[in-house]
Amino acid sequence: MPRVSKVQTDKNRASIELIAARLFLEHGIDGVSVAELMGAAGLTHGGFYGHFDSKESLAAIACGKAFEQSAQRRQEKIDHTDSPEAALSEISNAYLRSEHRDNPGNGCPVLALATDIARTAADKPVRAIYLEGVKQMLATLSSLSPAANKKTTQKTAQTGNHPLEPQDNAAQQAAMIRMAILVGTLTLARATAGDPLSEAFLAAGRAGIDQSVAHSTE
Amino acid sequence: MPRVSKVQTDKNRASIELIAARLFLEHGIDGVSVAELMGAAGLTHGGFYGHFDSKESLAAIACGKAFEQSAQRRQEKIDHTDSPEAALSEISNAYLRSEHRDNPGNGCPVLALATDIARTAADKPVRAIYLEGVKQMLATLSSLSPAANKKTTQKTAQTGNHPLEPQDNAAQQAAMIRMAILVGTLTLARATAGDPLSEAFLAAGRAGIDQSVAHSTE
DNA sequence: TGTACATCAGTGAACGCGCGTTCACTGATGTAC
DNA sequence: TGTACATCAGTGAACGCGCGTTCACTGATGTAC
Repeated sequence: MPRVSKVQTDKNRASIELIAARLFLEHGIDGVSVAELMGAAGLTHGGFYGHFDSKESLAAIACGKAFEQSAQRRQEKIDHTDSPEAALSEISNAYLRSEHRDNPGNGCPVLALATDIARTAADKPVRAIYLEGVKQMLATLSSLSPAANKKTTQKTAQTGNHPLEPQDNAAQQAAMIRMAILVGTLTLARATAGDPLSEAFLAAGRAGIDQSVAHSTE
Repeated sequence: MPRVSKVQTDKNRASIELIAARLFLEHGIDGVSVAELMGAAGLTHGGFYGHFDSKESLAAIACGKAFEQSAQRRQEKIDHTDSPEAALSEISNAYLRSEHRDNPGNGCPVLALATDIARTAADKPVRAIYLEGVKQMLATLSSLSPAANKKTTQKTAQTGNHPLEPQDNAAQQAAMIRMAILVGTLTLARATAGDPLSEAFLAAGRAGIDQSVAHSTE
């Protein structure tokens, strides 16, 4: 049953990318073979190279897809809430939940791919895409920082001479600390899953975010 | 030049374990082959199975070795300082340094192996050893918690009826938040290494630990 | 202490296996008339 | 609109390679006398 319609071909390609994004987050890029990937998409391995130059090339594309989905989920939470504080709280609570811990495939790519990326050569395309994803998540957390909201409002009224004002630095630093708590907590919760410690890490992480917000607004 | 003295045999075995600990932290367990490992120890791959049952078996042993070394480094910092606060500060600052970021092989195994362990089946021996390592690091951070120091002193005078008093929970939670900041920050710093963001994460992480300590002592 | 021999740590070729990738082939799709 | 044919998405066997593991072999070590 070879030669498939143009529409089906595009669907197949999109399906491979989506499945790759999920499987790469779950098992790491090296943890998934091309044959597994294609099998999960209902195809055989030989057709892979009609769609992609190499597995490495797909890795970069799938990584980008994972970041897109992740950013979209964050944006939905921002849209569904009526204040930056509520959005930050919803994003953090969803992040530090056992559902997220147990479903890396539909979870945060910043976390799931971090160690793999750290072990990847600096010139690989996937690294640049990953870095962009980190910056995007950081920008979102930064924009939701209580400290930032108080001050960037008045800043937009100023003439924007410097690209990075001190208050932006403060907001960015607060966002970085929160991002570290999110990533660190879920990393530890995943690595200790099955032990009571895992739930305790999630609870502590949520408390840590709350403390961080309290620290910003006091 | 086969058959080597008993003393040399033991040295070789210890050398393989030490080199495995370093290489597994650097490249992950699946990222190092038995041949590479043995080559780095100045031996050929065939001799491996005279020392170990399997690569998986060595992984558990080497993981334990890595945790031993890590705990020892922490203990040295505690011994060299004259207060729990100073020890916590020294441990955190050493953790969130670019030297640690750039040398995973001699660094924290909790962080370096976290994602690999999360992807490992629950019944593998290496998981239990990892969990023990996490608990040990957490216990140390807990014992250095400013909140804990104030209160456990008076607790030792009490009759220890409950194994976990509320103040212990508070100290443990504070330690978990700090551990998440340490692990999360360095994870992000490693994954963004080469970009200015990486140093910014390290600086933010140090600030986050300081804030966390301030929050405990206020 | 010196000699004869058994032991066994390390060697390197070989194993089966799964990997990423290639390629001749197939037959439905899409196009030219 | 209907027919003839070129295109090309997907198939599955095959490739070279490196992996973890095995094993017959070697020769210095360690032991028994």
